[in-house]
Amino acid sequence: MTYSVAVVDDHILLSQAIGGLVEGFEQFTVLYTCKNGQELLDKFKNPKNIPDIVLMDVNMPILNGIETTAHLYEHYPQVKVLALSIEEDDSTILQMLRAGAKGYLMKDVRKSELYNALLEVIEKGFHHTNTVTKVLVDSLSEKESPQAILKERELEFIKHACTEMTYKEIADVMFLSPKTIEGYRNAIFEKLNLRNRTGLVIYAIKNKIFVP
Amino acid sequence: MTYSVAVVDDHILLSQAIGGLVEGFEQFTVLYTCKNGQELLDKFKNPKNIPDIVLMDVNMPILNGIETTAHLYEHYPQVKVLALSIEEDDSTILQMLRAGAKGYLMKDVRKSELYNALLEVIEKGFHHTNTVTKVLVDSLSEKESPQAILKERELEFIKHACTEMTYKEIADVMFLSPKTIEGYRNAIFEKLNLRNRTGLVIYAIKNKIFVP
DNA sequence: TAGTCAATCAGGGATTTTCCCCTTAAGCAT
DNA sequence: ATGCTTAAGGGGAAAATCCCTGATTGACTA
Repeated sequence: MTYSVAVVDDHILLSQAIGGLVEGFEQFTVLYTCKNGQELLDKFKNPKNIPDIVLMDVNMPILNGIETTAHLYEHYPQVKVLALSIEEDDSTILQMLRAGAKGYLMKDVRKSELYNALLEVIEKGFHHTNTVTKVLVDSLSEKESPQAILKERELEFIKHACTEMTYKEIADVMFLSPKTIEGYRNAIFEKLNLRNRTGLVIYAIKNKIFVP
Repeated sequence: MTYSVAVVDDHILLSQAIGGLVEGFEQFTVLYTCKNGQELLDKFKNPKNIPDIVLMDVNMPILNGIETTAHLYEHYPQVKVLALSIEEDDSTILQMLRAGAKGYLMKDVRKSELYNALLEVIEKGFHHTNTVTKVLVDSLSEKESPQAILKERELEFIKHACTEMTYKEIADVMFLSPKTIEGYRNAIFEKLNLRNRTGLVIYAIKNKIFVP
């Protein structure tokens, strides 16, 4: 019995190279490779193109790994998604797992670990490295994910705060009084334990609220 | 005649996968793969380990692609470095080329393009994609690369400015008067055309002066 | 159905930090 | 000497920060 694998990565060379590795594994065969989530979903329209496992990158244009995984989890629950990314920050990993990924591999694993992961996902239904397990454990004790405590309007303000605009200018573009903006800022500083706007900018970038 | 290739990438899976691709090319064979520049230089101590071409990632821990390439260019000029990276910002590409890389491939190229690039580097001594050529042309007309106009102490200040410290606190840790810090800040604002500290933080992150 | 409660928006006033001029002094090189 | 760089400062305006108060609204609740 051989299992089919689809590789999704916007870096064509990498998807081809990884596909090559997978072809080298006896029980696995590469069905096709795609450049992004949208392309993958398009392929799925033909039932012949539904693989057993999807090896999915996280950062992709158009439809990223998290959104794509969530969509697959809902509409094709039999397809097992194994994330494969250079991103190793906790929130990304958690987001992928929440979206329904059966495992998360950093791109610095060895070929043999990829093989094990594929096998385990088929046999046990999941594969979690030590790093991932740690993230999962941490997520239990830790406070709710940072983004969750911020409201929509606050997030909008934060994005503006990551520009050269003064608070007064931000107030203008958000159609609010500068004093209300101050209110947002104070609430955010309090919640996130920040001292000043610089801290807010760094926080926003670290947590991908604002992408420079 | 076959040519030997060394693959340097901190993501083991990728270096193995890319190595697999290269092994598939008739005229080329993989001598070994390394996790970073330091490891590569250690290998070079044995003359048997000096390849014809090095496929080099840019972002690596310990000794990065730019430093490593510069070192090879000085000490082993016969070795041809072909950069292979996901980074596609102009300054990174320029830095690699200045360090002596014979070409710069984005990781989203096709397998066949990698093959062409390897062949061309052997035959013509270089391989430049359209993107890279454009960067080179732009670099002629454009002002000197942003980093170049900033002095060592200014860069140090910028890194501190990307924290929650006030300018007074930065002055303390840099053993300078707050007024001197102001002088730095004004000079930088002038040079980089910035309005305020937030702009500076964003600039620093975009240009990798400060990594969040 | 009025009353409490929480969330949102806004303001007054004080203090600190940032920003922007413009000047000076020491060290160093041509 | 004359310029150049680096470090430092004075003074003032603008922005950001901090603390405290009030008005409006919608929602639940006794």
